[in-house]
Amino acid sequence: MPELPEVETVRRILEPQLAGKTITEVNIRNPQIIAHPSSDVFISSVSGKTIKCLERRGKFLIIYMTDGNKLVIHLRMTGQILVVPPGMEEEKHTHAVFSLSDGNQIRYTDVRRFGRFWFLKNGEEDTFTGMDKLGPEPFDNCLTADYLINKLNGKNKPIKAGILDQSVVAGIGNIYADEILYHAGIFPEKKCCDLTGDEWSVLAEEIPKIMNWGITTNKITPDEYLRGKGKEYRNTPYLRAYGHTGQECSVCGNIFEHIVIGGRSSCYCPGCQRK
DNA sequence: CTAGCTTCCTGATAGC
DNA sequence: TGCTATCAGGAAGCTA
Repeated sequence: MPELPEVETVRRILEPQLAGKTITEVNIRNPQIIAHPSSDVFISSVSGKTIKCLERRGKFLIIYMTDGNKLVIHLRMTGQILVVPPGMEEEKHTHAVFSLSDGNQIRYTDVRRFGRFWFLKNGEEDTFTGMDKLGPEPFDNCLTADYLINKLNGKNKPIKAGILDQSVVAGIGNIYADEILYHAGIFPEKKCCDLTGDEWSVLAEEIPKIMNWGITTNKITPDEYLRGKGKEYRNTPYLRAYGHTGQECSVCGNIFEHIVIGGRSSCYCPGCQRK
C-alpha cells in the first residue's frame, strides 16, 4: 500500500507519539514478520529500548533508539502501525504488539503479511534490509537529469519500470509512478533508451515535485489516522492519473487508458502521454 | 547483467 | 446465494 508519501505521513504522525517512550514489552504473534535477527533475539533486543526519533528512507520506516540501535520496518502492501491507548479493541491480523512506558501500545497489523521488521545494532550494516542498495531520495540534489540518464538511458525497458526500481530512486511505487509520468507527459511504456533529453529533464523535475505534493496532500491528523485505523489516507481522491481509467483527462479531454507494464496495472492519458 | 515470471498472503470485487 | 477467477499500492528470488 504505502509509497514514500504515505510512509512519510505515518512517520510524521508517529514520531511525536513515540519519541522518548520506552518499549517495556514485545509480543510477536507471528514470527514470520521478523526478518532479522531471530524472533527471540529480536524480542530481547527491542525490550527495554527507549525511542529517540523516527526517520524514513525510501519506503522504509526507521525507529532509532537512544543507544544507537534501530528498528527498521517495511510495510510492503498492507502493513499498518498504530499507537493506541490501552483497552482499544484489537484489529484482525495483528502480528506484533509493543507495550510502551506511557501505557499505550504500538500495534502492527498486516492483512497480507508481506511487511517486515529488522533490528539492527549500532554500526550493523544495512545489507539485511536492502537499504544499502537504495538510490537517492527524490529530494536529493544528486537526482538530476544527468543522473537518470546515466542510470537508465541505455536500458531497453519501460521508463515506468525504470523509476519503480528502488536502486534508481528510492520511494516511488506503482501509484506515484503513474502520477509522475502523467505530469511529465511521458508514455509509461516508452523505452528508457528512447527518452529525449527534455524528457529526462522534466522527469528529474517532476519526481521530487510529485512526491512532495503527495506528502502535502495526503496529510491527515493523528486523530483521523487512529480513527481510520491507519488506512484513512489510502482514500486518495486527489490522484490525477492512477485509478482514472475510462475517465476524461481534465487537461486534454482524452480518456485515460489502462495497460499492464511489467505486471503492474498502469493508467495513462493518450493525449498528454504520446507514444 | 538484464528482463520477465513466480512467490509470499488475504480479501474485495466481478462474473457466472 | 454461492462459487470461482482475478486483482491489489512491494520486492526478493529465480530462470533463461
